[in-house]
Amino acid sequence: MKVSLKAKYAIMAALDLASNNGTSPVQAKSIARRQTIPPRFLEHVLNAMKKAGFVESVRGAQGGYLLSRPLSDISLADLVEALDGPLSPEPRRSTSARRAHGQSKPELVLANVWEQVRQAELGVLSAVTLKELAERYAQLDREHTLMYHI
Amino acid sequence: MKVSLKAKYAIMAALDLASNNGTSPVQAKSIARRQTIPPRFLEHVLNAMKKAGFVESVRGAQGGYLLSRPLSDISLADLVEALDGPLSPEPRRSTSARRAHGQSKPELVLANVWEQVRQAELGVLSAVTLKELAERYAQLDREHTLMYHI
DNA sequence: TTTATTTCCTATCGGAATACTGGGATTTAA
DNA sequence: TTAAATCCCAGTATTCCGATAGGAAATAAA
Repeated sequence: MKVSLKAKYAIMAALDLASNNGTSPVQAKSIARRQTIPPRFLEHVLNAMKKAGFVESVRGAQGGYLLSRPLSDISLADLVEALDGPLSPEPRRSTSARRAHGQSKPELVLANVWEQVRQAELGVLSAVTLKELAERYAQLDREHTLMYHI
Repeated sequence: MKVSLKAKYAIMAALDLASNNGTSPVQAKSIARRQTIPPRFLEHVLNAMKKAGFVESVRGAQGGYLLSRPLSDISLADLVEALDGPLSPEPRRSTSARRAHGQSKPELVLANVWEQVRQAELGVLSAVTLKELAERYAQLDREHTLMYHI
């Protein structure tokens, strides 16, 4: 499964927005700084996220971005599919149509397997919401803090 | 999961070798003809398969390739990982900025998820052996024959 | 021994996708 | 009015992938 950096940036940006959550919009630049993402590139990512309905934007000075949905409503599958496109879309035709159009028999048998793989990936990614990720993130912070106390 | 054509060709070639199984080596050219694979490209695929230990080759006139393991010993995971490289364990090359400071916390949390995805993919691909594929393939043939009898 | 056939090795190429970078127009708070 | 932001359009660099090419090496058959 190849997840693009773009999608990963999107997830990181969403988590960043979550931790600075609520009232005032967060500037792309500050997200980029904290998450170490190329600032100009992050603009594209946030734009894509906006078009997909994950964030809202406020233009002008003191503008920025806000999450437009609760964290628990956004799964990794949502984000990855929105940013990278559908998960390995194998062209599906009916059996008879495939034979008629000359798809070879090995390909026919394999299509089944690729679909299974796709479902497996989707299963994992759909099961993880941003909320859960944020909690794991916070947990990491606690562990980190603990380390310095020891 | 992006499975390369190269890997798909490898699977098709292996199934082809299996159906012409046993005694005499099978020429790359004839596999290419039957499976509709660009002949020169198939050479590379078979070479990779040889280096990975799936097939043996016989050079010179009347030479060709032979499967070097029983079908039931080769899983799709074996083939795909041999031809496409390991299943996405690669922590994508970081930018120089990121390299200096190690992985950020979101990346750390996400690594966990990508590993889950990898395991899910591996689960599906490891469960399917070439033998099973060949059987499904043969089953398709029977259904196909049946269609003409009706 | 010669010849035809076949694998093996190395190199390259074109297209597509990915990851960025840049210029400037537009919006808006201060 | 100005500075700070998003937005829009465009271009660049690099990498990967599928495919092609030329010729060297091996070997069976003639």
